[in-house]
Amino acid sequence: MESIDEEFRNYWETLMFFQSEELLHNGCVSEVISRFNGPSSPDTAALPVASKSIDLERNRRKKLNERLFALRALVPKISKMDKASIVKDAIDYIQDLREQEGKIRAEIAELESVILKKNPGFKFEGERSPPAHPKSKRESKAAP
Amino acid sequence: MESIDEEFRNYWETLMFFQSEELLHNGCVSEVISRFNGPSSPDTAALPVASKSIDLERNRRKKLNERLFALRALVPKISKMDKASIVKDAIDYIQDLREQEGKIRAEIAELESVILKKNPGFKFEGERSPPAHPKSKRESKAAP
DNA sequence: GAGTACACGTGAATC
DNA sequence: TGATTCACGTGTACT
Repeated sequence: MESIDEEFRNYWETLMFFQSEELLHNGCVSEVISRFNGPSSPDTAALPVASKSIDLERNRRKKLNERLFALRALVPKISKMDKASIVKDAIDYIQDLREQEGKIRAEIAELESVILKKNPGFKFEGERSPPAHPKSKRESKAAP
Repeated sequence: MESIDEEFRNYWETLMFFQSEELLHNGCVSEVISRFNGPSSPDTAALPVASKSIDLERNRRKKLNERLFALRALVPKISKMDKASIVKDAIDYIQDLREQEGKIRAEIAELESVILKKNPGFKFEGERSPPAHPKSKRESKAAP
């Protein structure tokens, strides 16, 4: 219960943080184009071709930040709100999780051996959890 | 053995990737300053004052990328080399790890109950692993 | 050749 | 103050 609460707190803290950083700059919409490009065709409604790339890039940045803050929300014990620190904390957290998993697994093996010693041929319930990486919910089109 | 190998492969893949992105632009050293600022003092060895901020910012970017690629090296099953995807994969991975931890813990409880049923008063070895977040190796100076 | 992802330098904001 | 972090728009490279 407690950890869930804390998680949520972290979530909103980060959200507010990033919002206050992002929306401060945007102010209003990006309809205002800084410069029109070339005297190409005055016929085609003065289409702002440059703003396409701008919005695209702006979107890329936004997405990365969202992901970053989502990551941040998952990690307890955050040192700073800094982007780099967020990633670093995530790294530390993953390492801790792994370490713990190893320990826990050893514990299980221990317990099982105890049981087996007392009851040879004991049948355990489910399959043991898979060894390396849990599950692959997405398929990777990884480059060759 | 296999997972370690794969981890390392991931590591170097990412390293090469980021290097080919970064060092391509830098080319040579940043000793070449794009513009000198003001005719301030021809006496003081033509010190490039503007390059200070530039190098600083460049460093910030580099640090974030290094962290990002370190994170990437930790995560198996990468979908894309994209920065945003790296973070997303890390998120998924953390969630999987947690999920697994829960399952494993339940398993332990199960095994223990089995043992205790057969041997009331059985004494287990070490302490059970801590409940929420493993350890706090760093102290947080978190902003108010 | 449009689409995608990136590094870059700069000005602003926060402490 | 100055240090630090950020978002921004632009140019470049790879597909």
